[in-house]
Parts: sequence; C-alpha cells; structure tokens
Amino acid sequence: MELDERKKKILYAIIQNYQETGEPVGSRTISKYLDVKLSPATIRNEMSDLEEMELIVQPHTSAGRIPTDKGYRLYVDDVLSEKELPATESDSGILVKRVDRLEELLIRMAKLLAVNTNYAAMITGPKTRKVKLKFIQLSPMGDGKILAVIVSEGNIVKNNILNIGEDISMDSILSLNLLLNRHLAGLTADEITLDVIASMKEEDGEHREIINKVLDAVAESIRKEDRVPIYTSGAPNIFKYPELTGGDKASELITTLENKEELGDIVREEGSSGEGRHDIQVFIGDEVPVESMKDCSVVTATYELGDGVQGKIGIIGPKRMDYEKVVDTLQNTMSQLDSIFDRKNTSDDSDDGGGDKE
Amino acid sequence: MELDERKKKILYAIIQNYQETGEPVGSRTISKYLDVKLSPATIRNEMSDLEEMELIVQPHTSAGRIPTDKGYRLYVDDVLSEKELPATESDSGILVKRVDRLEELLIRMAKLLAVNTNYAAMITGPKTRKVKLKFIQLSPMGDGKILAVIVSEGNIVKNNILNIGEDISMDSILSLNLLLNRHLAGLTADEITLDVIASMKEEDGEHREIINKVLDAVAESIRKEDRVPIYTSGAPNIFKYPELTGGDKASELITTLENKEELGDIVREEGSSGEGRHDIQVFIGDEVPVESMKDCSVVTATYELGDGVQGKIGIIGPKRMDYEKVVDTLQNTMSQLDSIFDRKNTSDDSDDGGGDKE
DNA sequence: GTTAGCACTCGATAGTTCAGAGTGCTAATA
DNA sequence: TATTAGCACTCTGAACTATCGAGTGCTAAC
Repeated sequence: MELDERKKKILYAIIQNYQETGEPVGSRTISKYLDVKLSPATIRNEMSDLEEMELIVQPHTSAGRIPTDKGYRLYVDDVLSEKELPATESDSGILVKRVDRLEELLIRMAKLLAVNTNYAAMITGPKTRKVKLKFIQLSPMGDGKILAVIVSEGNIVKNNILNIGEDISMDSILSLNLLLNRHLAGLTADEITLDVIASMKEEDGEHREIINKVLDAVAESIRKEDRVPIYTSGAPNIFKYPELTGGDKASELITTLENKEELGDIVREEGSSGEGRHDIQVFIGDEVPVESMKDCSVVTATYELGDGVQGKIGIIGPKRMDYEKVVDTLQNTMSQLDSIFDRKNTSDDSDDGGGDKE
Repeated sequence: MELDERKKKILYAIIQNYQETGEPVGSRTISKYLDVKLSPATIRNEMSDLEEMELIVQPHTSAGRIPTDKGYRLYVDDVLSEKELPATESDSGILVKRVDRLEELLIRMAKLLAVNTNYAAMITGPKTRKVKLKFIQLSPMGDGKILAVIVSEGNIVKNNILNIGEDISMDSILSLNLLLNRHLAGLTADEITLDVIASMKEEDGEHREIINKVLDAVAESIRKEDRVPIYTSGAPNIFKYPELTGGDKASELITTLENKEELGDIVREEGSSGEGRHDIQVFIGDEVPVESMKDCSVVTATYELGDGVQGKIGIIGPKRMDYEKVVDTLQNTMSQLDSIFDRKNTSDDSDDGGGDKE
C-alpha cells in the first residue's frame, strides 16, 4: 500500500493530537483538526489503511487510534530530517554564569533540560580516557599519604589520595612532580602504558623504592578511571504521563533512573538514525535498550568540549513526547555547552569546587 | 484516663501488627496476638479507651484501628529509650574498603542504609566551615587561571579554579603558597576573617596587586562554601508502602527527594527527642518539617568524623516504619563511620578520586 | 472518490447487591 | 467488678449489572 500525502497528513495529525492529550484520537477529531475538509467517514477509511500498514492501532475496538512505534519512527525520521540547524541562541547567556566546574555544569544542564522539556534528563560526564593530561601536582598529606591532583585538558580536575605507607621528603615530592609532568603531560590516559611508567622508573635518582611506589599509584589512579559518571534530573516528571505510571511502571522507571547503571546501555548504543550534527539519536519504545523503558522514547545527543572530550546527554519521556521540541532543546543545549567551552578563557570569576552537589 | 500496662501492651501490639501489614488491625487479631488471654470484646473496650486517649483511630467505622502520631510517639519514646547501645560490630569490615574519598563513602553509606532498611536514605556532607584547614596548594593553569587545592582536616579535598585574569610567575605562586599556609593552616573557614586576609596582604613583597587578587579569590572560595551537600538513595523504596503512594503523594515525595533543598530543613531541625549518643532523633508524621513528608517518619542521626567534623544521616519511611530496626541500623552505620575514620591512618591503598558518582 | 446513515462494539461510569470484617452495646457470667 | 458472649449495626470492597457515549465498519447514496 502506498503512503500518499493525505495519509501522511492524517498520521501526523493523529500523532500530534495524541501528543497533546494522551488519549486515543478518533476520526471526528481529525476531521476538525485537518486544514483540508474531509468528513469523519473518509478519515475512517484512511485510518483503516494506516492501521493495515501498522502505523497506528486501536487499543480496543471502538476507541480512537494511537500511533505505533513504527508510526512514530516514520514521523520522527521525516519531520526531524527537514529541520534546519536552528542556530537560535535563545537564552544561553542567562544560564551560564559562575560555573567553572564541570560536574556542576553538567548537573545544572540536566536540570535545565528536565525543566524545559518536562521529561527526565540524563547526562554523562566526558570520557576522560581520551583527554590529554595537562599537569599533575603531588602534595604530601602526612600519615604516609600523598595528594595527587590531576588536571586534564578542559580543566577537568581530579583528586586522588595515594596511600604510600611511608612519608616522603619534600625534595622527593618536588623531583617527582617534575618527573611526572615531563613524561606525562600531553598524554591521554590510554597512552600512559606500562612502558611509559617503566621508562620513568629508569630515570629516578635516589629513593628508588618509594618513588616506584608513588609512580605505580599515580599510574594506576590515572588509568583506572574508566566508568563515566551519569547524572539525572527531573525523574519525577514521568508522573505527568499516565501511560508511564500504570502498575509498577513508575517504580521501575524511577529505580532505573536512580541506579543509573542501566542508563549506560543507552549512551553506549549506536542509535538507528544518526542525525547530522551533534549526532542526535532517537530511540522509540522497544528500541530503547533498557527493559524498564520500553514504554518510553529516549533522545540522545553528543556534546563535545573541544579536543575530543565528549559525552552524551539524553531526554527520557513517553513515546508521545514532543520530538521536535526535544531535539530543538537538545541542540540548543549543545550549542551552549560548546560556547561555554569556547569562551572558557574569557569567562568570569572563580567558583566553588569541592565534591558538593545539591 | 490512665494508660495502664495492659493498655500499653495492646497499643504496642496494634503498632507492631500495623507495621507488618499496613492494614488497620481489629480486636480479634490482637486477641490472638497477645500473650495473655483476652477476648476480643475486652480488647475492644480497651481499644475504645485508647481511641479516647487519641493514641489510635479508626480510618472509618467498622475498620480496625491504626496508631496516631501520638501513639507512635509514645511507642518510640518508650521502646527506644530502653534500648542499650547495641555495640554490635556486625558486618562493618566487609563494606568499607578501598574508599578514601569522602563523597563516595557517603553515597555508598546512603545506598547501604536504603538497601538494609527498605526505606529511603539521606546523608549530608560534613559541615566544612568548622573544619580546620590543613594546607593549600596553588598551581598555575595558564589562561590567567590558578588551581587552588584546599585540604582540610579529615583529608577533605576541594578544588577551586580561580580566575585571576592574568598569568602569574612560578616564583609568585611559590611564595604565595608559603604565605597562605603560614597564615591559614589550622584555621577553620569561620576563623578566616577579613582581618586575617588583611594582615597577609601587609606582608607580601612585590607584585602586590596580583597577589592581593589571588588572596581575595582564595579567601572567598574558602569562606563561600556554606551549603552542605545532601545525597539520597533508595527513593524508589517508597513504592513499597501503599500509604505513601496514593494520589500524588509518590510524585511529591520523589520530587522532594530529588531536589534535596527541603531536606535541609530536616537536618537543621532540632528534634523533639534527643536520644543520647549519636543524637538520634525521630520525627513522626506532622513533626517532619517538610510538607510532602507529613505522612512519613524520619529518623536522623549525627555522625562525627573526629575533630568536630559532623554531618547528618537520615532514614525516610512510612509512619509505620520499624523504628527499632532503623535506629539499630543507624547506630551501626554510625559506628562504622566512626571506625573508618579511626583507622584512617592504617587504611589500605589508594582509591580513585574525581567528581564521579554513579 | 466522498459522504451520510446506521447498527454494532466496547470501555468507562454509576448504581446495586452482598459478604465479611469489625464495632458498640447489652446482658450474662465468674 | 472485670470479663465475656451474643447480637445488631455499620462500613468497605468486590462482583455484577445497566447505561451512556465515543468510535468504528459497512452499506448505500451522492
């Protein structure tokens, strides 16, 4: 069967209507909704065809129709591909201020997304293994411990406390700092191999033993960090959509969003429709690789903070989500993240750091 | 009216029964439940009295009784005051390993509490304003920025990126480091007043202007940190208690737990029943100072990581929560936190840092 | 090809009935 | 005097029924 222009129009009308109401939509409604004048009966005939094509279904006889995953897929692919890059700068300026710390920025972004879209939002930290090391700074903490501050490209700062077991002289610390930075600056975590460490060990002067210990600890702590953090926000938004809260669904969804482990499956997944810039992907219903989200759709996008530091951002909502708006919002957010980073050098004053989040 | 021993027994039986089932409990049930033999009729008479005393109520005529807030209060005060400090070391050893970073430790503790109790858990970071500064380490980052690493008593590490606007020489950094540590080490955030800063400014040698800038930035970033972070875990546990999920309750609760701001009201509150060590407090129903939690009870405790570094930990559940178990669990957790800190010096190897959480 | 008309289906809502749990009261009992 | 048995009464929740209305599919007319 052919999907002609009129059928398409009707399908989209159904999708949009269902988007707003969450109720199955009938032929009479569409008849009034469409710009061309068609009687309900005609619509019914067309609907019957659409149903045969598996683009819409009836939840039960004598209810209106709702779109199937396949119907959504068609709509999403079609409508979103026509969209130009919006390049609307909208409100970027207002939101981004006094934030210098990545973690907090990401959490804030997620929150913003959730509020703007009325869906749940998730965001991952950047994959740090591909980020270049800027410098390392060791400081003695007493008690046989050393504080290692590791700063990477993009001013991503990490603290590790190394437990060496014996105290170390100030001189050794200083020469270690020099040694480390001389060898490691500019490398990514992936590039810091055992060979590199070994060649550093060759070079050290006195205190060979303790220095080796420190080197090993530093190397390990740099290389270990492979689990990217995931933040979520707006989980309670799902309560706005009755189709997501029936039975135990709400509970399961909230659990998934709180635990976050499974969410990793989404950001790892290669979506079915790569969408140009920012690599926007749409998962609809069963396409979502998380069991508790088979009634949801997820839209993800990739942000990049220069130098290949990239992460994912995602919106989780009902299948009848407003895909257009979500994609717009995501693209906007991306632009913001990009621009924050671009003007990083000219950004304003200091801001707090520390392991706090609210 | 007098609350004699028998009435008390019946009240407690009602509370315990209701705890298990979540259903109103009738006279026949209690009659079978009690160790002494009493007919349902007798129980009914007593129940009638208890109702008059506002310790129990009927949700409707011809349903069993459920305890009122007042009834719970009596029970909690009575039962918990009789408890000895358990000093059960139980399973502390297993859980605490390879954690050296406070944030992660706290999150893990919250998760553990949530899993063990089947309620929701919250935990605050320590109040850092009262923690003594151990040392400060400045490092140049380029682009007119300086990384300030601030280490406090208890190895609480914070990074602040200071935006000075102009680059600064290595020499200046070194002398600044010396200056800062000479003046500030051992002081708490509260003690670092404008006077202290002023006296440091007096002392500097050359580059007076830029050094003043840095000093101001450092001082501000130390003093600013007054919002303690709050972590939660196990929010989805509330779905296990139907009385918390009726209507919009679940949504509101989850929202509160996600936003966390309001939770601050609980930890700030002075509870009505200070309970000896660890300062355990129980809020029942209306006593909870958060609107969306008027159907809940909250049990909080204070942990202390030596040197006055303290924070709060809390369990949020239905009013029919198992108070005894919760208090036990909290006390256990406290002991663990204490002991972690005690043996901090002998703890094992390094662990990851970074702003990650899962 | 479109539309009007009509019989039909089915879900949701409201009303009804009914069984069961639980009560309060009264009178009998120890 | 305290306890208990007995009984009438109340109320909830589940099951069942009737009804309404939205929406359909089909047929026949335009």
